[in-house]
Amino acid sequence: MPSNRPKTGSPQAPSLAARDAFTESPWRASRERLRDREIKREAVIRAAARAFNRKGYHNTSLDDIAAALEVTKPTVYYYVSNKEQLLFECFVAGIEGIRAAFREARSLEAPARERLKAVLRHYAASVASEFGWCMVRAEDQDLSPDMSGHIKAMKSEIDQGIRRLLREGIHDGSIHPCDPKMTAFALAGALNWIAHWYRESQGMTGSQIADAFITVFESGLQPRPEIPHEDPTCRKPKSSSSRPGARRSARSRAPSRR
Amino acid sequence: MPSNRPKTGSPQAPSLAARDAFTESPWRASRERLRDREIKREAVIRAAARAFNRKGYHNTSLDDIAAALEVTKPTVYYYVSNKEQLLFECFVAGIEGIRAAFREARSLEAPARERLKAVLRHYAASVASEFGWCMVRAEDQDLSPDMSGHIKAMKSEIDQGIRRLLREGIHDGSIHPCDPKMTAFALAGALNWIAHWYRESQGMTGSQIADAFITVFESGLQPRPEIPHEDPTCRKPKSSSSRPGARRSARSRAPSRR
DNA sequence: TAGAATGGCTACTGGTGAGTATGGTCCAGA
DNA sequence: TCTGGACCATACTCACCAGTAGCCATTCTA
Repeated sequence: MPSNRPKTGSPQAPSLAARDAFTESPWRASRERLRDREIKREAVIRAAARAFNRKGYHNTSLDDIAAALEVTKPTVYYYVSNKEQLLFECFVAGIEGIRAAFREARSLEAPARERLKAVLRHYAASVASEFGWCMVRAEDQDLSPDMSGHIKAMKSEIDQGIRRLLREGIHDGSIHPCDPKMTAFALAGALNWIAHWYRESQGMTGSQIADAFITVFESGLQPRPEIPHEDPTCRKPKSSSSRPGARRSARSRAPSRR
Repeated sequence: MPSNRPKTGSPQAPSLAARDAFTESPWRASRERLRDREIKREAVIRAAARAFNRKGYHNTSLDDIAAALEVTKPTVYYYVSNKEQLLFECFVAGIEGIRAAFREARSLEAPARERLKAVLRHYAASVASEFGWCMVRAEDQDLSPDMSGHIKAMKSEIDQGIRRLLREGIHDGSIHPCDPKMTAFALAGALNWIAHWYRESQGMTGSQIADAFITVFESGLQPRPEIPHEDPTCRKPKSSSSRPGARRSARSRAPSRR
């Protein structure tokens, strides 16, 4: 039903997640002529994402979303067919970033662990984005079986992608042998959970969090014997903004128990 | 506002999580005389937990819960002051298992990593319990500021407990040096996420999942030298980037909790 | 300038569900 | 047998909110 209308902008959905910080309501400007239906539609979806993020899906009414955009509810319905679709679109906007990460990683010439790390970095950034909440916390029960099915399929695609990278890494020797299924669950869980605690204010960006998590997941809790030499090939840029607790000089390293 | 009601049973919450598999509605038996208010109250809470787990908080009406118990809504209100309190009690029932795990671990004579593992095992079991959903997915926005505050405090207590174990482990050499905060986030995230995918039917118990996760977290993704094949790829940079806050003796501030 | 799109608003409907008023029943103790 | 209290049901109220009907305003097009 939608999108049978003269597109002035790009015909492709212009990566809602990518475009950033268009926080102003375009209706104001619209008074001065800026009628781009697609832009407005995106603004609706982004406003919904923010509201869901702040108050939860069920505690957000379409009146709230409309008010945030300084319009009325029927206007929102002019761009979107119902509330459920709104949630769905937010979800898709969020997950699209992750899917793109996989496509990108696929073209990378590097050991699987490096490709996995690249994916995880994008993953964390997506979860920390304004669509993170919707992507992670949208409940099956709030969606029609149809849309719920779509979402499950996309989630499964991501899951399988991680497992595949793990298997490849085990195979090419860049990843310690492990159970790909459970490892993927652990990785995805840790990353998804970011949506529960992350608030932009706190100063860490999504990829900084990702780097911290990657460190955790790479070295593991069990003490490692000293590492002989450094291999500069996989040194990350490491923005000098020192993360809290990058590394502590561990003294009195008792050789691993057990 | 809540809990201004004649308590006939024990005043303390009697570990709802512990008692198990009392799936039958006690009202039937009540026909034959079994008026134990506390038991019925627990049944209400457990029924709520199951319903929330299956349909989500907002998609569950008190009529649903009442129907599951074969009573009517006012009966539910006889035992519980409102829907929010129900959610809160479910949460508490879930988290109580984890708090108990910490108490237990504290008395253990073992390196911190072992104590941490013991906690994580209980943690996973709790998240996989019927109260897992409530514990993990209860949204702040669905609760009054008062109850939300309580919940945050309890969550923070768990978080701090994990961090402390990590610090102790780093100090006693049983845990590889890491950033306790981010590591705790990663651990908790992976475990909490269990509530999103776990279904009892799938054959794994909570502690089996925990063991699988522990393996993942212990060894890490990076190949370990002990492993047959030589690690051909990148080692982690391990730049000795000095943090501003240098090192703080983990022991100096003794665990002076409570 | 007329008429068609297009975009938006006011003012509604209908359903749902939290919470309650009220009253009946059963039981224990006097 | 009476009385009070514990327990539970019927049958409501009330508020909120998703979604819609229908009308008005502005802009585009011929």
